[in-house]
Amino acid sequence: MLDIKFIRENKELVKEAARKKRVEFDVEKLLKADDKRRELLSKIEEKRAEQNGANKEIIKAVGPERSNILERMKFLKQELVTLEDEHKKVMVEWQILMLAVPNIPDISVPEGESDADNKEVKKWGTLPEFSFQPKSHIEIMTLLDIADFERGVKVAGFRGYFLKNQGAMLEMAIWQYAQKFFMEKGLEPFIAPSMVKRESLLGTGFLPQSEDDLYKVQDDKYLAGTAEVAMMGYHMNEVIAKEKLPKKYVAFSPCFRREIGSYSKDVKGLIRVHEFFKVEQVVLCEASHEESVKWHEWLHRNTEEFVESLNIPYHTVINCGSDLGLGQVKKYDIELWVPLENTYREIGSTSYFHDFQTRRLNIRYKDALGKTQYAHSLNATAIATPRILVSLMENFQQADGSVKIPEALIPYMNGLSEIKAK
RNA sequence: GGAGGCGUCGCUUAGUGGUCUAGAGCGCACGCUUGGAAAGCGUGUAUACCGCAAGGUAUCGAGCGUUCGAAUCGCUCCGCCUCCGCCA
Repeated sequence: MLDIKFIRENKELVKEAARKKRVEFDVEKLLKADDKRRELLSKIEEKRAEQNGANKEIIKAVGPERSNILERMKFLKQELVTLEDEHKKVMVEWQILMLAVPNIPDISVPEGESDADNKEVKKWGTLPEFSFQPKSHIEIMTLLDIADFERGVKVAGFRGYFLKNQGAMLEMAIWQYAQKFFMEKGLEPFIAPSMVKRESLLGTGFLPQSEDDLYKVQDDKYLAGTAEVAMMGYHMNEVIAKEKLPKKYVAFSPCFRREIGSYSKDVKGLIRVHEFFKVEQVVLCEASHEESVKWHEWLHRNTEEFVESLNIPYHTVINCGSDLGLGQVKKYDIELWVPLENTYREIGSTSYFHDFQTRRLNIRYKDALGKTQYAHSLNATAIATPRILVSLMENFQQADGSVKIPEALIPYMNGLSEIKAK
C-alpha cells in the first residue's frame, strides 16, 4: 500500500509503475473514489459535531426545549445514516483499489515482459564437465534410494515426494547448516507458523492478488507459501523502538503452494512441489531508501555466500519490471546451475518493499525526532529445500552413480562425505 | 468439546446510558525547591484521519447492532485466565 497523499501528488509515477510492472491499475478511478470519500467524510464529521454539541445541551434541557432538540437530532440521525451508508460503499471501493496500487519499481529495474528479460549481473563457479552421461536428480535419487517419487504421488498426489535415507538426512543437514550460517551473520533464528490468518497475507501483499495460489484451511486460515508472511505478521500493529532496528531474522517454516498457474511446468522431481521447507531472511529497518538498498545488498550477498560455501555454480539476475510483485521495489534472483537442463534455476530471491508492507501491517518505529514512521521491510531466501537437492545431486554426481557431499555439510551428515548406492 | 470469568491512556486500576472532551495512582519529562540529590510541590504525558488554518472527527480488544446519545446494553468474533473432559 502507498500513502494516498503520495498517490494524489504523484499519479504519473503510479501510472508509470503499473506500466513497468505490466499490471492493470486505474489511478484516476482511485482518485475519483478518494475525492468522494473525503467529501463524504467531512460531511459526516460536520453532522457528528452537531450531534456532539446537542448532546451537551440535552443534558440540561427540560420540557419542550428537550423535545425540540430530540426532534432535531432524530432528523439529523436520518441524514447521518444516509451519509454513512454512502461512505461505507465508497470505502469498500477505495480499499480494494488501495490494495491494488503497485509500488514504484527502482530506476535500476530493467524493462521486460517476462522472466526471460531478467538481466544477469553476476556469475560464480565453474560449471561441471562430465566424462560420463550425467543423470537427472530424479534418476540419481531413485537409484541411490534416497527419494521415492512414485510413492510420493501415490500418497500425496500430484507433485508428491518422499525423501528417505541419506536424502532425508541431507535435507535436515542443510537446515541445520543454514541456521548456523545465518545466525553467524547476526540474524535471530525463528521457527515460524505456516498456518496463518488472512491479515498477514494481506499485509505482505499475497492477498488479495494471489488467492488462487494459497491453500485454505477451515476457519478462514491459510497455509503460507513462505515464512516471510508470519515473520512480517510478528510485528504487526507495533511501534518498535528505534534502537531495536534493524530487526534481522532467519526463520524456518514449512511452505505450501498450489502452483495453480504452472500446471504443466516442472511436473517431475523436486523443482516445483506443493509442500517444501524454507529458511528465510527478513529485515525491518529505518525508513530511508539508502537503508533499504544497503540491507538489500547485504541480504542478497548472505545468500550468495551460503551457496558459495556449498560450491554450487550460480548466477544472480536482476528481475525486470513485469517479474516484480506488486509491492516489490527491486528484486534479485539467485539461480543455481542445473546440468541436465543446461540452465540456471531459481533457488531464491531478495526483495525490498520500502513501506509497502509495513503500511498494510501497521509496523512503525519512532525516529530520532520522536516521530512515528512506517519501517521498511525486506526479505530474502536463505535456502529452500528440497529444491536445492536438484543442484546438489546433479552437479556433484560421480561416474559410479554416487554423489559427493559438499565439505560444509559433512559435519551435519555424521561425517558422511558421499552418498553411494547400497 | 463443556462451564464460568475477564479484556479501559506505557503499567495498576476507577467507571453499569448523557455531568467521561475517560478519573486516580505508578512511571516518565520539564520546572520550583537544594551545595547536590531524595522527598515534596507544580505542569505536562496517546494515535490516526480531514482541513491552508482555526478547528473538527474517530479510537475504552475487533466488528455489528439498540438509542437523539454507548467504555457502560445486545449479538458475533479474537485473545487471556480458571475448572471439567479428551489427546500428545
